[in-house]
Amino acid sequence: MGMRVEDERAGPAGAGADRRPKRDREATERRILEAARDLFGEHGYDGVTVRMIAARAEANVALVNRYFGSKAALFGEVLAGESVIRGVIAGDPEGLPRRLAEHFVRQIDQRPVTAMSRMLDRSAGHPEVKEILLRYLEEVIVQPMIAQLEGPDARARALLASTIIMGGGPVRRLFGLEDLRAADPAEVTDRLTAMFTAALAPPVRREAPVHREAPVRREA
Amino acid sequence: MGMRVEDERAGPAGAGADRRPKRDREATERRILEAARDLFGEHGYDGVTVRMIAARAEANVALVNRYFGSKAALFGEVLAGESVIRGVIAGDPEGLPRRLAEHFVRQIDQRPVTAMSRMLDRSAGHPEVKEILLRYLEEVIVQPMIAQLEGPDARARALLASTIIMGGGPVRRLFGLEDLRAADPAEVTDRLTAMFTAALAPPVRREAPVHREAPVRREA
DNA sequence: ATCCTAGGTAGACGCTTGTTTACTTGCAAC
DNA sequence: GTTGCAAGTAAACAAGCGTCTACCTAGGAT
Repeated sequence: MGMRVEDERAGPAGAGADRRPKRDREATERRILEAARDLFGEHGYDGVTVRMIAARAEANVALVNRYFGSKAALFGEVLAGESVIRGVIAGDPEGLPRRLAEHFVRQIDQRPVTAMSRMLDRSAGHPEVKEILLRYLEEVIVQPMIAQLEGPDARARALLASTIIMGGGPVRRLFGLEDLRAADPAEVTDRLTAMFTAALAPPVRREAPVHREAPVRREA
Repeated sequence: MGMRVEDERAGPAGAGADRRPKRDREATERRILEAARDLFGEHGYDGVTVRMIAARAEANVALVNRYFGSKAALFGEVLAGESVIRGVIAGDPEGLPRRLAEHFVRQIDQRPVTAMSRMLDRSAGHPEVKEILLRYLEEVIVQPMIAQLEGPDARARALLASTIIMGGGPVRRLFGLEDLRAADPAEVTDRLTAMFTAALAPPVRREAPVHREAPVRREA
């Protein structure tokens, strides 16, 4: 709703060099894209209508399709702009589980969750959208992860870690953030680090039928 | 499709005691409920129309609303009947992580995944449905888990484990099952056990700033 | 002052959704 | 056989969807 941050068309005493016209296609496209990012992030693909996007962007409904071709294409455009987790995965492989955990906790702490995390689950209705989504996840999450993993079954391990990442959205949306916020953040980060480590770490050489039950913690 | 298992109306040599009439409300209700279970499980709430349900149940569209009141109410009815994971959570607390892991892997191995897991994510559109879903998850998954947990932040720990459970649906649906099936099932089960353990186990007493990085495995 | 182009608009298109209403029909009791 | 009632049907309802076409209009170039 009102008072957009980027609403900075040159004031009455504008410098004149790059003053913005009243009818500014570029600005309108940007407003639509931002509205789409926010709404898709909050409600997923099916939960958002082009009319909602247009209303939020204070633009006409027809412009959504005119500028971006279709709702699905706009969704793909939004997805392409979301790349927070890229930087999280990149870095030294040893610290990857902890970086993922901290990213997870960071999303708990800030109210307006990054659009991506909520976008993942409720958006696989139409096969066209599913394809867009799959390609994105493959490029941005799974493949970069695999690149950091040594040992066999790298892809399966990356998918297990993705399970944690993608499960966060539904849990947050359904159960709210309060319960997770109530717990000690350092505790939660440690737990998540252990969870990601368990998913990603190279396998042990299982020479003997070693007892691997509950490797993290003993009973209280 | 065709050849339903329960299609056992008494044959021509029926015992006569409980022979089924051609017009059998009970049987029709059951067919609708089963069709709804299958379809909701496959496509989520928004991905299913009452016409799809009626077609699959070989019943009239109006009967869905007549017998169950509304699509949302039917969804709740389906949810109430799904209780596979109930038995998985119940049992001795120590084995809980492994039971959850084995349940997870079992779902990978069998093609027709239990309806629940695929139902969770794409079904939180309408607030009414969200409420139904939340109540179910609370009663069937979170609360039974908390009942088994000792120590502080039991709810946060249960939510972390739920994250893994709920993340499985989107991952399977988007990436397919092949990659996870390709890996050694025992390996995957061990990993998942460790993941669930990390989420659920009681916290360590952190007297000193102990170095808890990567507690599961050392480098290869 | 006029023209022209691109930005923006209103409204309708065809379709699908969940739901309801009026109707027909099978079947058992009398 | 006739009647009554519940099971089942067909069709329409209003609302919402994504998309598209025809139409205005602001504002720089001429």
